[in-house]
Amino acid sequence: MNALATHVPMPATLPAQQAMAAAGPIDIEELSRHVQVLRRKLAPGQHVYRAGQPFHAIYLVHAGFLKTCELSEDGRERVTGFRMRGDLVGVESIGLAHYACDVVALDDSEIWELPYPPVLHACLQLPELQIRLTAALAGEIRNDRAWMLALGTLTAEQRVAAFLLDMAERHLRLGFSPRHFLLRMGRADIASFLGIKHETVTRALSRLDRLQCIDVQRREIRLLDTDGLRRMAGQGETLH
Amino acid sequence: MNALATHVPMPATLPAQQAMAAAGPIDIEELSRHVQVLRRKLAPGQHVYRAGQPFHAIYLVHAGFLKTCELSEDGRERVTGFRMRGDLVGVESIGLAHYACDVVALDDSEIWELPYPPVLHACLQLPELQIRLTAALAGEIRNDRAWMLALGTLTAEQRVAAFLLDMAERHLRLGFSPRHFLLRMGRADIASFLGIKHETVTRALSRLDRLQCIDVQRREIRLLDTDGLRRMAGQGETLH
DNA sequence: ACCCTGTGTAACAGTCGGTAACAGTCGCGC
DNA sequence: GCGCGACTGTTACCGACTGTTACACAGGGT
Repeated sequence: MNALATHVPMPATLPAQQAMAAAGPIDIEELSRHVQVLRRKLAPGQHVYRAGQPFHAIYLVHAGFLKTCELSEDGRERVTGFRMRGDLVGVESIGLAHYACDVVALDDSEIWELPYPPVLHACLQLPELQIRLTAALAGEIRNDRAWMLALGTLTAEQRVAAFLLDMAERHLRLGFSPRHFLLRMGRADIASFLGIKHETVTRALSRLDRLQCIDVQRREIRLLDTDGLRRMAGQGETLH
Repeated sequence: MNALATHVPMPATLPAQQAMAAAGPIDIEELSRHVQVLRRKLAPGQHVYRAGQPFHAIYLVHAGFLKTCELSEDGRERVTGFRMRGDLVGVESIGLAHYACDVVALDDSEIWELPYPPVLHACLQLPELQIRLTAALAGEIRNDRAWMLALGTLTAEQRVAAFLLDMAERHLRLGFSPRHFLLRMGRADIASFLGIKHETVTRALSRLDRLQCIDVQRREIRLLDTDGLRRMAGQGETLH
C-alpha cells in the first residue's frame, strides 16, 4: 500500500518498523514518460474494479478514501484494508488474469491508473522504479502481517484502539491532524476489517469515550489520551 | 452486498495459493548464472534469520518445513505462515535494512540463499525473473489476504478444518498424499497461526475426529471426509 | 529411570456474538 | 420548510463459544 508517491510506512499502530531503505517518492513525471497515466474520479460507492474483471492496471490513490474487500465463493466478505492518498491499489492482483478483490470508493476520490504491462516494461529502463515497486509490494505484505498479528492477539477493544491509532498515524503522514479526524467508513466496515461485529465496534468506541481516551460523535473522532490508547492497544509508548 | 453480475467468484478454494503458484517456479539454473546461490541446511529449531538482523538475501525452500513468526515490541508473537519446498522466504523484508520477522525450521530443512541486490540486478537482464518475483510477492499478499478473510469470518473449528484442507492441498501440490500426512508443527504453532488457543485446536481436532471427518493420532492426520471438511470450512465442494 | 515437552481432557469464567428495540441522521418529496 | 422513511449508530440482555486454569498422560531425550 503506501507506495510510490509517499515514503514508507508500516502500520503505525502495530510494531513500529524502520523506514523503507532509500524509498523516497517516485518521480511521476518520469514514470509518465514511459506509461500512459489515466486519471479517474470516483463517487462514493463506485468500484475501481471488481473481483473477476480482467487485470490490466494498478492504481495510485491521488485523493479520497477507498476500501479493499476480499470475498469468498460462499458469500463471506471482508474488508482487508483502507486506502488513502499515496497508497497503491491493485498490486495484490499482479500476476493474475483477473482482479482478485473489490476496491470501492468510500468518498469522492481520484485515482491514477497505471497500465500494468507498461509499468513492468518501464522497470527495465528505470531500475529505481523496480526497486520501489518491489519495496511497495513487500511493504504491503508487512502491513498485512502486522494486522494479522494484531487481529490474532488482541481483544476486540484493543483492536479498535489499534485501528484508531493507525488512522491517526496515516492522517498525520498526510499532513492532517492525528488527533481529530473523520472516519470515512461506517461501523460495519471497521468491524469487518477488525474481524468483529459492528455492535462490538460501537461498544468499544463508547467505552473508550467513557474512559476519556477519545471523544466520539458518530464518525467524528478526537483522540484525548493517545498514550492511554497505545497502552490499551498493547503498544509501548511512542511520541507525537 | 452487490449480488450484481460481472462477478466471477474468483477466490481459490482455500487460502491455499502459494507464492509461486501464479507464475510458476523461478528458473534456478538461469538465475544461478547471475547470482551466487548458497545452500544452507537447518536442523529443527534453527533460525534462517531473526527479526533485526541485516537484510541481505531472500531464500527458496528446497526441502523441509519452516514457520515465519511476526513479533511485536511488547512480546506478542504470532506464526504468520508455514513454508515448504518451493516457497520463498524473506520477501516480506525487501526494502528494509533489517529482517522484519523470524523464520524457524520445524524439521530438517534445506534452503537456497539468494543474495538480494544481485537478484534485483539480475532482473534487469532477465525480464522473466522480474515478472516472477513480482508475481510471487503479489501471490504472497493474496495468500495473506485469503487467510485474513478466513480468520475474520470463521469459527475456531472452521479455521482448523480450513487449515487441514490447506495442508492437504499443499501436500498434494508437492506430490504427497493429501489424505494422509504428518503435521510438522505442534498444536501451539497451529493455534498461533489460526489466532486461537492450543486447547481449542485440540478440541476442534478431537471433534472432527469424533465426527469421522478425520483421524488424528497426535501429529498424524488422515482425512476421511474431505467434502465434509469443506462444507464445515465454509467452502463449496471442489474435487480431488 | 528421569525429566521435560507436547498433547488431551475437563470445569469454570469471560468475552463476544446474536437479537432486538430505539435513537439520531440524512436524503427525498411534498 | 416540513415530514417521512431508510439507513446508521447505540444500547441492553442473553447465551454460546472460546479462553483460562488445572491436571494427567505419552513420548523423546539425557
